[in-house]
Amino acid sequence: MVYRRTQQVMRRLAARRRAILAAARETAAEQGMAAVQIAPVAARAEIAAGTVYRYFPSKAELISELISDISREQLDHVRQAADAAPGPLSALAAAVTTIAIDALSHRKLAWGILAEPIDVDVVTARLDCRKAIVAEIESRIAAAARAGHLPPQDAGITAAALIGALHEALVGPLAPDNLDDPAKLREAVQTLALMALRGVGVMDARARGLVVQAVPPIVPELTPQPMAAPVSA
Amino acid sequence: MVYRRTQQVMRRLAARRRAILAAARETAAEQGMAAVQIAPVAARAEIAAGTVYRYFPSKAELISELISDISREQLDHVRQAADAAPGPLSALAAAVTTIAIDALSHRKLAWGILAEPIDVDVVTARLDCRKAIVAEIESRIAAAARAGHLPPQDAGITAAALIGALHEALVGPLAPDNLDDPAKLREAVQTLALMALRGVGVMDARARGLVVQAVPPIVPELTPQPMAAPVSA
DNA sequence: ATCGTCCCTGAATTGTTGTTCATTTCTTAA
DNA sequence: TTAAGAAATGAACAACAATTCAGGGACGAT
Repeated sequence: MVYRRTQQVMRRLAARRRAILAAARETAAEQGMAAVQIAPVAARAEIAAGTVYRYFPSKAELISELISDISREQLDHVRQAADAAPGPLSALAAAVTTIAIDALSHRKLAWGILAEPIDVDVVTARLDCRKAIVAEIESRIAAAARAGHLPPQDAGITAAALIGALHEALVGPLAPDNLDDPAKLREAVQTLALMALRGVGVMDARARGLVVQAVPPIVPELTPQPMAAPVSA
Repeated sequence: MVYRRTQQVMRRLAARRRAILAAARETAAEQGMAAVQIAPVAARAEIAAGTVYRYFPSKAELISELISDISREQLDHVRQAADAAPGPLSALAAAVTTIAIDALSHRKLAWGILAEPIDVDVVTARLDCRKAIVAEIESRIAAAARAGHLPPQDAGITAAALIGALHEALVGPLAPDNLDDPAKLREAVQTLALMALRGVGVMDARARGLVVQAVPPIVPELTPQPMAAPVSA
């Protein structure tokens, strides 16, 4: 054989793969999941449409991997915030506010990943994504309940409900229209976090304290990317 | 002119229109919104595909009308249940449990109307549907707050969150898998209703009482159609 | 009965996207 | 420099579903 993949080529191939995923992510963030089509993504990555198929077997695989990536990043973020909290209840509060702020920071992306009309072949990826975040919340609720900070409950159901509440109120089509204003935004996050904690059984006064503690005083890095940075080739 | 639409013809036309909507509804209930395509619906209504276009200008219009119909019925149902309650808080509890039970009674339909991947031209109808139900809950929350039964709050946000919680936990892809068992089902509804009431600020003990009162002791007519009966031609 | 009008039919058309593949362009080792 | 193999290209293809329309049938008035 007179040809072998050299290191440089492999690097270039890997970079191109990342570029495709990045192009897909940018497209989704700007125009929604429906706009993530092979031709536009390829154009954005500055390659031909056919080339995409040298890196991903199908569009569904591409989108699935995109969703998995974003989901993993979000989960890491939530875990990190929760683990840094002093106790189980604070951890739950931190997890809730982190989910809320992440969702608000990338509303279109979050909407695309969670709920936007999408190809049937990616439902699995989306489902895994939801399952993962619900499982995280569920374990936090269960931990707090074990510690005696919450009444006993079916954490699987309440965790799912909690996630649904956050998403519906923040990224759904009926979310308030004034998320640009940081003050309003902060208020919304607080309202929802308070509601979530009350919902799982935290007494009102204590919930208020936890929320005040958990929501960052300002939300500075909203315009940047708390959830994940699109990587450019 | 040698032809005029007689009464009988107009009745037949109207019946056929209803048959198309009914066929669409049945299809959606059985196989999801994605399966609501012109050809299958027409076949079910026992007419040719082209005939559908004599009654509806487009598939989007057909589905929009279907969603509006179902939404209106659901809203009526919820209003009725809430209005029959003795007070504002009971009304809220009744509204919540009614929504939950309706959703469970027609999970596939509810999922299709609320969240399933769907054509972009029907987002308006779906949005109106959500807005309507959220507005209803919002007004109930506001009424209860005005009466001093709930702490002051941004009812718009909490209402949206509440709806999201119910839907995510009951009709979403992560809903528990044992909805066949009426006991489990009842338990799930109670759990969620309790959580919802706590979330908007009802004290735990009182919330429990309201929930027990609001959830019908049995859920007998689940297999029939609490939400709306598909009309056959 | 029959004519004018409307209604129904369903095969063909249209439009949109994901996917393929023959060809071209690059890359490597001899 | 060159030949073998890999990667990239992008126009053509395929699949699917909404929509159209020319022709046939049904209906109402005369």
